[in-house]
Amino acid sequence: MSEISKTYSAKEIESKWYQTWLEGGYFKPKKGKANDAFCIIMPPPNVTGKLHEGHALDATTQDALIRFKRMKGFEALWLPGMDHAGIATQSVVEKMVWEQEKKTRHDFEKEDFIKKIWQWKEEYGGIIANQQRLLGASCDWDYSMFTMDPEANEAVRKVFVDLYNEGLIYQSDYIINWDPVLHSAISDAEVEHKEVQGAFYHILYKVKGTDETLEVATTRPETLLGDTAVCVHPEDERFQKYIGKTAIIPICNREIPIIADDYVDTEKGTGCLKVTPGHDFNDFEIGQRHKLQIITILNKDATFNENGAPLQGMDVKAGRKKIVELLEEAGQLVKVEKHVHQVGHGDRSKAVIEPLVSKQWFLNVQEMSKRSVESVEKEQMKFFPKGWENTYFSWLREPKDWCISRQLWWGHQIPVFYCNDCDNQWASTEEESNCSKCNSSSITQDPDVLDTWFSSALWPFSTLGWPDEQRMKDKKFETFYPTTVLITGYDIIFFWVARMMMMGLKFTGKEPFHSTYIHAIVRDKFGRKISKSLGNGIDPIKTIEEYSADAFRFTLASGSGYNRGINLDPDRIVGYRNFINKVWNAFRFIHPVLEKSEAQLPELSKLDAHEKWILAELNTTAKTMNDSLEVFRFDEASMAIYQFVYDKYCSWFIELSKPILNGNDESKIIQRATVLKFVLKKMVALLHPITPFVTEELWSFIKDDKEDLLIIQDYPEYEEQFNFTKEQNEMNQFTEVITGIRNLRSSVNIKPSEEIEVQLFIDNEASTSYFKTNEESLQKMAKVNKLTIENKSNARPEKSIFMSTSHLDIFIPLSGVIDIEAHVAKLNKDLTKLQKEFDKYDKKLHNPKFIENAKEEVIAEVKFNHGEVSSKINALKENIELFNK
RNA sequence: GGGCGUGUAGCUCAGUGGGAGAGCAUCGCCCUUACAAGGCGAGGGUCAUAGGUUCAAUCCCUAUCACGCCCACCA
Repeated sequence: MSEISKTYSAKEIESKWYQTWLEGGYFKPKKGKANDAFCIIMPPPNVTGKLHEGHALDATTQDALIRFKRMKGFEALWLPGMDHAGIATQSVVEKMVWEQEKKTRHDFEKEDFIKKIWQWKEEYGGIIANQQRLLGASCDWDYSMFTMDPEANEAVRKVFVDLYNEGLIYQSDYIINWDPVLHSAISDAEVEHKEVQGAFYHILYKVKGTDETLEVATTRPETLLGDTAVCVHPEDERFQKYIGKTAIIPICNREIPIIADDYVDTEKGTGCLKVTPGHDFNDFEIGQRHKLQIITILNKDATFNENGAPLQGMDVKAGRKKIVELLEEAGQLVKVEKHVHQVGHGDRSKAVIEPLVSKQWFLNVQEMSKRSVESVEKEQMKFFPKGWENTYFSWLREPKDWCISRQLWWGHQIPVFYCNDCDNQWASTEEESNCSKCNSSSITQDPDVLDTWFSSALWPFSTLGWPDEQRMKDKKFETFYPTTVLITGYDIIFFWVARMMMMGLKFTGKEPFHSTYIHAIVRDKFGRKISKSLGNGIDPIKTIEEYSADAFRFTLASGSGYNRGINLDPDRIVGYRNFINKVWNAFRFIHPVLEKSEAQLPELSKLDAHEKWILAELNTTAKTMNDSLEVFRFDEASMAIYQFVYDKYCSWFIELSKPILNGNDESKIIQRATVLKFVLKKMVALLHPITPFVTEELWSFIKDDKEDLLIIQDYPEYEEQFNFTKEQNEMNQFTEVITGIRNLRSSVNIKPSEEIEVQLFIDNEASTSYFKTNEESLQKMAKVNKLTIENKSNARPEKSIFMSTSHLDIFIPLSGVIDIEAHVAKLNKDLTKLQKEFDKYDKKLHNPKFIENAKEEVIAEVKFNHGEVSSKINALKENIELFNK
C-alpha cells in the first residue's frame, strides 16, 4: 500500500489506458442493453492547425457524451475526421513555399502545386487527431475521414451533378467579394468589416444640354470611371427636373442617364448618388433593376484596367489620389470631408475586399432553406440551448443564393465540362474525356473549386458511406443516420449547421441529426477572445502535461452548460487538479480494507443510518448526473459529482468510517468496507465520462476479477431502493449539530485538539434516540469528551455558550479560559440578523393582503419561520443575559 | 442601423415570484496515521440603474446605462 503515491501522477496512467482502450477495441460501437444507436460526427478540424482550447472543449463535451451513452448501453459511434479547409490550407502552403523557395504558386504547374499541398497534409494533417488522443477522445478511428478523400469526392460530385441537373446550380454574373491577394471570391461571411478613416468627395457632374451640375458625394471617387448612371430619389423635389436627362462623367466625359430609385436616401450625402454596378453591391442591385450596363475597371489584382484609362496600371490607392488631382484640375471637386466608414477586409488575407463582377457558380437554396426552417419549427431538429434557433432562422428565412465557386486550386474541382468545339456544357460524376454531345476530345473542366463548406455540408452522410451502397452497408448507415447530436460552436451555425440541414434533408430526406448542442466559445479569464495577437491562448498540450487531461476536461465540462462563453482561468484548472487528487486519495484511504470488503452489499435493512445516507446521496447524485448529461448540462453534472465527492463521501462518510475501521467489531468493519467500496465504484463510474483516465485506473484496483474495464460498465442510475429520505433528514441534523459545535469552539478560540463537554437539548423522541445511537461518531467528529443528551424542557446550564438549531439547542459549559468578549460580540451580531429576519416575517403576517392572497403553504411556511426565529431570539437573549451578569 | 445576449460576493459563474448560492481567491486556527494538491471555521453581495405589475420582485414588464457577439451597411 505504501507504493501508492500520495499525489496522483497522470502521465503514464493516461497513455497506458488510452493504449489499452484502443487496442482492446473499446471505442468501437457495440450493441448494448439500450438497444439503440448513438452517433456523433465530430466537426472536422482544419488540417492546418494544431489543437487549441476550442478543440479541447469540442472533444471534452463530445467524448463525455459518447462515454456516457456507451456506458448506458448504446451502440455509440464517435466519428472523427479532418477538413481540407481550402483557403486556409492553400495559403499556409503558399506561405511555406514562399519562405523556402521564394516562389508563388503561379511558378508551378497546378498539379505540382496541389501535390505539394497533399504532401503538407500527409506530414502535418494528423497533428490534431494525435493530440485529441491525449485528451482521451474515444472515437472510432477506423471511421476517420478527410473531406478530400475519394469517398467524399464521390459524394460531392453526386450532389453537384444532381443539383445541376435539377437546375438549382447555375452560373451567373454576380458582384462578389473579391480578395485581390488570394485571387478568389470569398463569401460574405468571410468578410470582416472594419472602421476606416476615409472621406466624402463631393464631385460635380454636368447635366447635358444645360449649364447645371449635380453634386455627388462618394467615398470612392476612383470608381467614377465605371459609373453607368446618376441616381436620385423619385420624390426628391430638388432633383425631379433632372430625372430622364443625361449626365456627363468628369474626366472621361462619358454620358450616363439620370435615373430615380427608392434606394437613394435624401438625407445622406448630397441626395444624389453615382451608380457603379461593377464595383458596389448596392449599385449592382440598382443596375439590375434599371438594366444598366456594367463596366469593370479593375483587374483581378485590384489595379486599373483599360476601362480605367487614365489610371491604368495603378492600384486603388494611387488611383484615388490621381483622380482627385484630375478632378481638382478640372474644377469639378467641390470639397473633401473626413468620414469614418466601414470597409470590408478579407477574413484571412486582411486585404481590402473589392466588390467585383465575375462569373460564379450559385446554388439556389430557396426551397432547401424553407424545408430546413420547417424542420426546426416542428422540432424535428432541436437546438440546445433553444435560443440559438433564432440565429439559425434569421439566416434561413431570408436566404441568399449560395456562391459555391472559389478561384482556388485546393478543393473539390467543379465537375462541369465545356466542349471547345460545340459549346456544350454539362456536369458529370465521372472524369470526362469526350464531349457528351459531339464526342469531341477537346474539352475542359471548369477550373474553379467548390467552397469548402460544400463538402462540409454533406459530412454527416458522406462519412457514413453515402452514396455508395456497399460502403453504406459497411459503415452501417442505416444504424447511425440520422446521427444523434451535433456539437459545435455558435460561430458556425450559418456556415455549417444550416447547410448540413439543407443538404441532409435534400439528399437523404432526413435531418442529419436530431439535436444540436451549441457550446460556449472559450475565452481568456478576462473574457477576451483567444487570439494569436494577444497571445492569450491556453495550450491544451501544456495544460495536460502540467495538470492532467482529466483536470483539464473537468474544468471545461464544469464550464459548459447553456452559456455562451467560458472564461478560462488557469486557477480553476488547479482547483480541479486538486479534485482529481482528492478522488485518488479517497481510494488510498479505503485501499487497506479492500480485502475485507465483500462483492455484494448486505441486505439493505442491515445497513446503519450513515450507510443508508451515503447510498441515498449517491442515488441523488446519479439522478442529477443522468438528467443533466442528457440535456448537455455538463456544468450541473460536474457540480453534482464534485459536491458528492467532497461534501458527502470524503468530509463525512470517510470521517465517520474511521472509528469503525479502527475499531474491533469485525462484522462492522466488513460491512463498512463493503459500503465504502460499493460507493467508490459507483462514484468512479459516474465520473468516468468526464475524467476517464483516473477513474479507469482506480477501477482496476477496486473492480471484481470478472469485471471488464470501466469504460464499458453500466452507468449508475437512480434506484428507488436507495431512496432513504429519513436517514437523509437525520444526517442533515447530525451535520448541523457537529458544524454548530465546531462553530462554537472556533468562536471562543478553543483549540481544535482540545476535547470539550457538550450538552444537547432536543425537542423530540426520534431525534433523541438517533443522537443516542450515534453518540460516539458525534464525539469523534466534534472532539467531545463528554456528551449529555436531554429533553428541551429540562433546565439549561448556567454559564455556557450556546447555539440553537432547528430541533435542538447546543450548550458548551464554560470551563478554562475562553474569549468571552468575542463570543458575546458574535451573539449580538447573530441577534441583529435574526431580529431583521423576524421583522420581515412579522410584517408579512400582519399584512391582511398577504394573508388573503398568498398560497396556503407559503403562509404556513412564514408562520413556521416566524415561530422558529422568535424562539431562537429568546434563547439567544437569555444567553447574552448570562454573560452580562 | 437591425437582431441576439449579458450585468448576482474580489474573480469565474449557477439560480429562483415568497428564507441570496457554488468554486476559486481572502482571513483565522490546525502538519488530526487518505489527501497541506489537505482539514476546520469565518468574513464578504441595495442581485447594473430608474420606474411599473403584484400581498410579495434579484426573478415578470418598460425605459436607461454598460459590455459582448452576430448581421447589414450609408453613397
